[in-house]
Amino acid sequence: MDAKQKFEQFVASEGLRRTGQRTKVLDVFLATERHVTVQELHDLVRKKHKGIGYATVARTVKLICESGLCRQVDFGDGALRYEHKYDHEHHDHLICVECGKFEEIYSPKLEKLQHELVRKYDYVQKSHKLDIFGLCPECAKKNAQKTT
Amino acid sequence: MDAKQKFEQFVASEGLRRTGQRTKVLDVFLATERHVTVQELHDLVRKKHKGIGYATVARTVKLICESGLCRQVDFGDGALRYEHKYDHEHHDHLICVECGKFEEIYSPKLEKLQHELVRKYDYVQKSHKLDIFGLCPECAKKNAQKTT
DNA sequence: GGAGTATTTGATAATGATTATCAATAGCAC
DNA sequence: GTGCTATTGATAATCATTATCAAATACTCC
Repeated sequence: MDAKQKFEQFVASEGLRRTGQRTKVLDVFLATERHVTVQELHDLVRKKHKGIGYATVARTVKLICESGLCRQVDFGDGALRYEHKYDHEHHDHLICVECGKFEEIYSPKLEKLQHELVRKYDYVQKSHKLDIFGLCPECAKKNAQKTT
Repeated sequence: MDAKQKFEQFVASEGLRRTGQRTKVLDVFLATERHVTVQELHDLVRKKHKGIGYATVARTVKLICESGLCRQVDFGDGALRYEHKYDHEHHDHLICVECGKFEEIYSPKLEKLQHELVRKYDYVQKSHKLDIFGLCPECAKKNAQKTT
């Protein structure tokens, strides 16, 4: 099913209303292949649609999360970021603590191990978040030179 | 080496000063086997030592992190939490999204896999954070009853 | 031990992100 | 179209973290 359809279905099933603002925010969000803050998304939305307010963007991106099309990520820089899941596999993040660059990583083995762990504790897994912090090759090189 | 010694050594090595406030905050923090916010830690500290301000607690807990004796955790509830590493192995978290309860989990296999992944991307690993969200056995049971 | 200097402290203000408020607007069911 | 209620947008409130700055204090050198 199409992402927009899925969202509209969710909105309907919750007894909420279909509005132009929600559609527009979703469109811009799906077209953005980045991990945006609400602030950034608001800026992007306003480039195309002047009148849409910050609060509406914030509320809508939360809704999109609830619909399952988006997830929050937190790189520890003080602002929540959002990434949509449309056309994306689940993945984790490898984040450079020096320059902020990151890689999206995925390992089936890792996923499997996690599920085993969760089962061991009798939990029912909903989601997870694995962030690995380190130095990217470039920054690692720079750091090595500095200490020389 | 003792945790307090390690901290004092760190403070000295950074050219910082050894103060009564830092020692007191560290003591209270090490005696707390919980994941505290700065607010909570400040409250705990004030029970024993009236005059210590919020800013000092916030600054000190950051210092403790830098010294390697503490790490930030973020359960997504809007406030950063801190847990000390004294007498604790590294571990990840399994967090119940219903009741907020959590387990500390650890798996050497998982750690090993991560290191392999990081190496694949030529990164130098500094730390990582794995949070798995789900339902604890109790909440899973309650939810199952609701749907019946 | 005492003076000089730079760090630290504590109260408070500033900042920044998120959430709440509320009158005006606009979907939706009839 | 009408009536009801959710939604919107501007703004204020909230909350955690960070910055500010004068006063207090730790450390160095004598």
